[in-house]
Amino acid sequence: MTMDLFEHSPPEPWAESLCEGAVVLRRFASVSGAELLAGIERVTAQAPFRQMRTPGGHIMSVAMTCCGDWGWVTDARGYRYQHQDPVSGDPWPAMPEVFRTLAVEAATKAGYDDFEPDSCLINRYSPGARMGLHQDKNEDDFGQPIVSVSLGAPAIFQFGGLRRGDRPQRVPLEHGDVVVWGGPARLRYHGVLTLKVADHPLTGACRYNLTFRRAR
DNA sequence: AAGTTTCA
DNA sequence: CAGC
Repeated sequence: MTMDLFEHSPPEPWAESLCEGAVVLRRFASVSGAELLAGIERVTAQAPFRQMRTPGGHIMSVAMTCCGDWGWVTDARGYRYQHQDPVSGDPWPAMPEVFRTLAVEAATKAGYDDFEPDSCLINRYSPGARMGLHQDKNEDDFGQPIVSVSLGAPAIFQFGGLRRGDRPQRVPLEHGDVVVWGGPARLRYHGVLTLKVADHPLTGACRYNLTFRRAR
């Protein structure tokens, strides 16, 4: 006879090291997934998802929006953080408290005790969307880590080295997984492979990614 | 410049 | 050789 106490217990989060300074916290956000999705809805009511243009003139396949004091934007003038949403001209929506709490707890669990995020980039991946290898280097203080929360459909995260040519690790990410990188890993290249068709109970075919950083 | 990029 |  099976012990259904075990079958119905929430899975315990566990950690996997990617390299010095980087860790995946598996299922870390799973219990608060629905609250985080409600937070996304609150933000996107004020700052809807949009597909931004790169300086090279291409439209990104990932739809983005932001919340917090600073939002990351890209257009023909380049990459930068802005206090205002360029679509509305209004300041970005406030960062939901459940977002901040999760980000700080994840950073602490990963060994970064003084994380004070002032920016959250929200990425929506539909099937076929991808994110090319890049570095997060528009921030002023590389002493603060990056915290990346996966929600909904699964994806393959590419986690590379400090040079573009370094072969990336392929890291499967599921709903509730949180990747934290900082210190010697802060400027590692990373990206996301093309999202496959999937069906998640909370998000359907979409994957959402919350990326927390200290911009200024 | 966060797009795409390898010859089979 | 697995995976794209």
